[in-house]
Amino acid sequence: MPLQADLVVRLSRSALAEPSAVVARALLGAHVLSTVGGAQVAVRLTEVEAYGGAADPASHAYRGPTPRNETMFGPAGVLYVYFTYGMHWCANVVSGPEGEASAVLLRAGEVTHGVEVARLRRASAKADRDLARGPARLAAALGLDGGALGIDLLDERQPVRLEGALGSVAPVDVGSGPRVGLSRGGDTPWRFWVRDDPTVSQYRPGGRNRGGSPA
DNA sequence: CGCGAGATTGACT
DNA sequence: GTCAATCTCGCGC
Repeated sequence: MPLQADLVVRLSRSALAEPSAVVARALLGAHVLSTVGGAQVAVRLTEVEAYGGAADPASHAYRGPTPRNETMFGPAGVLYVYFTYGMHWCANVVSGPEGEASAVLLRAGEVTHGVEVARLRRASAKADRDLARGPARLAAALGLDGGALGIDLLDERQPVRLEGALGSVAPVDVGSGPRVGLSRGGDTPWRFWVRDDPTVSQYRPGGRNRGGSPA
């Protein structure tokens, strides 16, 4: 049964196997629960981005499978974690049919459980709303790193899980716009967020100059 | 408060 | 060698 924008759907592998833009939107309001490191931290997703496979120049899977991105080519509902900028981890939920390599980047959320632990992991955060506001911050708050790569988020026995329903945020409350931080492919409105939610990361127009280029 | 640049490692060309 | 789905700090207004 296809996901519909105005219908709440049970979280299932087949539902997550739909196109990443559909899944991304539907994931808003769902929870990511982590017991990594023994402590329990939960985040309610408030901002996500969809990434396609071979047809999306902004996707890690654009140039085909590599050791780094092979998880994206697997079944939906699996965690794809990658390391970037020499210091940050970012977390994605693999979506789409197996072999298509689409995924949903978890950009921001509200910490609903384990705030104390999240504060320890994100000591630089001044306010609680900043604990998981931004993809690397969200991963840090949940304690996610390379060790979480490949975890099946639908397996109750795993230390990281997806819970809640798909499509739980009403369409009226969902905003959309261009993706963030990309040099290419930033034109597609594949970023989705919960309107008026304080934990949504601040939008910065793409194409920031990178330092070092002489005038 | 807003903008600009550095940090720091690994993956890919 | 270059660039990366980012974050934070510091400076200038």
